Amino acid sequence: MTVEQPSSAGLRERKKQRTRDALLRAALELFTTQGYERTTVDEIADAVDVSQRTFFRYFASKEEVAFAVQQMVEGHFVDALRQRPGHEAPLEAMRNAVLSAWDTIGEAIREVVPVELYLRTFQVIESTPALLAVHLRRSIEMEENIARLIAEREGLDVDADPRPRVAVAAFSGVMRMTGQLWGRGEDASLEAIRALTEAYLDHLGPALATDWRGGEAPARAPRRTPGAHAE
Amino acid sequence: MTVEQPSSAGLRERKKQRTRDALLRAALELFTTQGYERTTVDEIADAVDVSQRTFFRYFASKEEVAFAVQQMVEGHFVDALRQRPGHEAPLEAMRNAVLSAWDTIGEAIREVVPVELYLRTFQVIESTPALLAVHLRRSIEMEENIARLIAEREGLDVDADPRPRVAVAAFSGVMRMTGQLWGRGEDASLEAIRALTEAYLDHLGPALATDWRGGEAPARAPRRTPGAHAE
DNA sequence: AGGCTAATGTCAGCCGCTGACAATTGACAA
DNA sequence: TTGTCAATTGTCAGCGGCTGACATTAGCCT
Repeated sequence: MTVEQPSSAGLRERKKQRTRDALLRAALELFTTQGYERTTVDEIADAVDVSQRTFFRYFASKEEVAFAVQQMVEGHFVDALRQRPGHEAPLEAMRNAVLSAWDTIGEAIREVVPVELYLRTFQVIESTPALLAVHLRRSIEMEENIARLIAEREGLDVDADPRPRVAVAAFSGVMRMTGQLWGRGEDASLEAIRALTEAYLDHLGPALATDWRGGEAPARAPRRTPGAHAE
Repeated sequence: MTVEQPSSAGLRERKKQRTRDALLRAALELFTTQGYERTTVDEIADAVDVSQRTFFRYFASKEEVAFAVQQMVEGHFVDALRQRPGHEAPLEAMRNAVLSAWDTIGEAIREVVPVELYLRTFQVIESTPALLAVHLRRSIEMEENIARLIAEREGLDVDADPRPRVAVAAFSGVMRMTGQLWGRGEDASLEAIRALTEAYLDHLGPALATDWRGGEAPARAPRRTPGAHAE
């Protein structure tokens, strides 16, 4: 008899999981080496030795596979936000949620693909027009969810009070910007994006002041690797 | 002999212009009646009685034709911003630019397509995932341009001082939000979106205050047609 | 072992899009 | 006017993403 302990379920289930993982990895590997556009679905399928049709049974589109990991990461942020203590102000809570999420997200990614592969994929997303477009749409879908979450925390009605949506919109705008800058920079590490995030979020308040000429110059933003990453 | 006065240039040029206009209108008409996805490029070409290949010689993609008018509108905003007096603070200048642009944009649109057709197209864009994605990407491309413009106004270096990009990001976030809400609402008029814009921009400052519970409740946001549109 | 069902492969076909080449049609000069 | 040149268009073939339909394979369960 077989003493195999089904690590999660039946053989069928495990096989499916392995196929999905293999497709995901092969896709990201090809995307990051040849580029997204220059990679055909047939290539991905061939690399895993399944038919093209099978690829589309696991991922609804070529785009979807590119965002599989990203989707997980976003889930982490939402979870982190949900766990912020109620006394924190909206922007404070969002800020803390991102920063704390960046600290624990490495583990979660590693279970699916090498972290370094994910980082490279993110850069591909940011630099491929078609993917960037989808990325942005996904982002605003998340914005809506977060706005509702914030409204709930504050005991407000998202549709009656504009402040939750406005705050989240402003916050997400900054987040996107850091993502972009990070993608363009050279330091493709989790620490780098975390530091970048922290530094730019600190400017959200000051940037909205009416008069920029009166005050003293703000701290210079970190261009790329900010030596020791902010503690 | 023919006394035809070439309204703009040679016959060839006029013919090209007419074909382009016809394709544009036919496309938007079909998009707004059947939906974007359910409209094929062949249908558009057939409606104008040209080959599919010809369509692609005028528009690089099916998406591009959907954004033709939008592109013009964006140009207007940038022009308006360029003309704002230098003493206005960044957010003030952007705010005034949008509002003044909305006032003159009607004319410009009318020269190409019926305004009402443009408005319906905007709603199609906002409600079609594929188009929404592209719309967002185009938006952030414009953000980058505006950030540089603002930085120039203020005599700053976009890459050294984070405030221009941050302010523009926050501003654009709010703008996108109003566009979305407008698309969902029922009043598909230029006045409606102008009023919506004005109302929400007024909340940009207050929304970023740290404590939302201390202060008194803010004015209720206009859900849709806000009666008389703000002067 | 054998039946059941889920997963996969195969095939045909639509749609967006492109390159190549031929046919058409303005533009312009002789 | 006519003929030449160049721009515009049509036609055709083909690639890549994606889907429905149907046959085939392979895990599951009695």
